[in-house]
Amino acid sequence: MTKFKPTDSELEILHILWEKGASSVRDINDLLNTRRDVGYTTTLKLMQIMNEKGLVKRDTAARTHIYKAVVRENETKNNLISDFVNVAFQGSAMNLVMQALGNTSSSVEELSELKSLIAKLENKS
Amino acid sequence: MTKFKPTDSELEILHILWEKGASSVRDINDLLNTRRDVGYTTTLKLMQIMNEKGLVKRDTAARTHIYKAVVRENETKNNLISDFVNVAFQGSAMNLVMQALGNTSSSVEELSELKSLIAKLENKS
DNA sequence: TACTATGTACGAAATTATTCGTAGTTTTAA
DNA sequence: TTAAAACTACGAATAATTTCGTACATAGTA
Repeated sequence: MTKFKPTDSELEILHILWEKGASSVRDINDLLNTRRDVGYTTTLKLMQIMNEKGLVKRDTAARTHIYKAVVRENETKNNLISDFVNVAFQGSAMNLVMQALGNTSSSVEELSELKSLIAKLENKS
Repeated sequence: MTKFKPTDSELEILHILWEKGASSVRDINDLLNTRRDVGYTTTLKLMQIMNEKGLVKRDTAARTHIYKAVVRENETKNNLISDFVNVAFQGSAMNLVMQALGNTSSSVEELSELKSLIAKLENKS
């Protein structure tokens, strides 16, 4: 299995592609600009680099190229978590989970969702 | 409150300082070299930069300077989590928690520890 | 048609992070 | 006492990321 390691900017674009599906550079740039100023050619360059890296694929049939994510959301996030856990929590994912949970205010609904995930995990073992 | 954003290398050093307490560059470099090759002056430079940034403080009374972490482990990790959640999980810490948990194999002990944390959180609300 | 908007390609500047060599000083030990 | 070892300071090379300008082609429109 290959290792995906998108940069922060790349990840920002991947989130858009995961949510919106295949998109043009214009679409993506417009969405990015609802949050912060980004030049069109900046976004374009990023997409080209992501294409080279194999993070996205593009359809160049029409003049306006259409990009879609190649890497899957879950897989990518799992890789990111695993790197993050290694760098910041010395390998202990549970450590991260506990700290993230303790640091956040959670709703009753979220907590009960979490509890049922735990129940599932307990049944697996 | 100031925002700490240690880089990966800086974090690696902070972990050592948090665990071992105040240390010389030599101490730290030796520990780093149990994992990978790092030149002594590379580590030295890093420590000097961390000092400038205010991540560490040093005692220069003796020829061999002694460095200690200024930023606290919990606070730093919370900042890291919060950044990570923003970049990779679009702000939802619970999302991160669920995915990290689902992606990891957890022991019965860990899960019950987690459950008691959840119980605590439930009582708070 | 001819002007404007929209698109791609690409080079390169700016920034940040990492790495290390060299110079020069002090300490240690043969 | 002198040679080797250990230490700091610092400049600079390298690499990765982000940003954008410029050139040029195509499409739409007045």
